[in-house]
Amino acid sequence: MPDPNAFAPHDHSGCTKTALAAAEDLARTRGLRLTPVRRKALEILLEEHRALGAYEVLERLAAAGFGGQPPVAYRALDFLVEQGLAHKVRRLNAFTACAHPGEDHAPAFFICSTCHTVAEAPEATVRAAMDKVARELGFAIERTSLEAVGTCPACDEAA
Amino acid sequence: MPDPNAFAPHDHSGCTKTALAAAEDLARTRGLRLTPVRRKALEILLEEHRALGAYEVLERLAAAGFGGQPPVAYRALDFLVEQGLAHKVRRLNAFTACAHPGEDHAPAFFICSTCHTVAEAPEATVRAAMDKVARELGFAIERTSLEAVGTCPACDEAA
DNA sequence: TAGTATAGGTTATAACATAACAAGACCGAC
DNA sequence: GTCGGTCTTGTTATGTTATAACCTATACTA
Repeated sequence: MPDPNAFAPHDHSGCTKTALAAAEDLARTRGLRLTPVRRKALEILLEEHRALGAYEVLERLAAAGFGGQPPVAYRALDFLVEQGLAHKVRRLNAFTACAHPGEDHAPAFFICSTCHTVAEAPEATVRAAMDKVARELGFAIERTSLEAVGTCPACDEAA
Repeated sequence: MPDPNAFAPHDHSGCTKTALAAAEDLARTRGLRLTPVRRKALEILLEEHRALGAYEVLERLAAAGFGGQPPVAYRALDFLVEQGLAHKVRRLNAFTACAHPGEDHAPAFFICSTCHTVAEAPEATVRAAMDKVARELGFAIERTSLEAVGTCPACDEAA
């Protein structure tokens, strides 16, 4: 099973393990410090396949004994995003753990407006299409946000 | 010249006139009220090809004699977005006038991080690529945000 | 072990957004 | 034309998201 996605049933503890292992790898190879807050923030994001607001993460960090002020959460989240271990979902002003850490990827997000699950799809085709338009405009892309809001298979069936 | 874009030199008063005309058309055909605040908000967005924050629009509305509280701006902007006369750029938490009003379009935005110009490209290909991925996931897309941050031709050349 | 860089904690505040209610404008039915 | 409903604007108040600035602590480096 090469590419589980958030909408399909899957062994979730596997997601978590893979992501944490990737984070530790990264820290080792890039000489970064995966400190307790940062690790805990990643674990919090990994608990569910949805995006959490910074203040939601903050609450849980505080409950785990870390500082309770906004910068605590924002700094940990910024670190994770910079290192590609998490992504910010602009549509939600919220953060989600990266589903394909380590890979060089331009992700696209599919957000279910009913159950709030967020699936990350590794997005070569969409990115290629963006690149093509960019070339026509003479625009040099640095980063993209590709997001869709809609209904996931489970919620669609339920309705 | 079929499709001017924000990055290329163009007759800007043309953009404005077209957009206002389209807005009036819409109001007529859909039986909507393009009230003074709404019209003024659109004019404000049309002044430049960049995205303005709601509070920036608010300031200018207030200066023009309208109410000075946030809901005044948000309501006018919401109206314009609902009617497809403006778009929200999620990456910037800001609003920009629609460059192709009336057309049924899934826009993509190209945001220059140097001069802050925002170009809107009518986006069939990118949307098609998103649809393909969505189909594979069993996901039904309702709305998309397709945005890229980078460098526009002019700023690229300057650097 | 002194010096520098990085990280975490705190206070305070900035920036973005909406809920809830009151007053006025518009519009169709009569 | 005027009554009643609906839509629009305005206001106060508050909620939510994000960052600036400063200080202490930790950790790595020479």
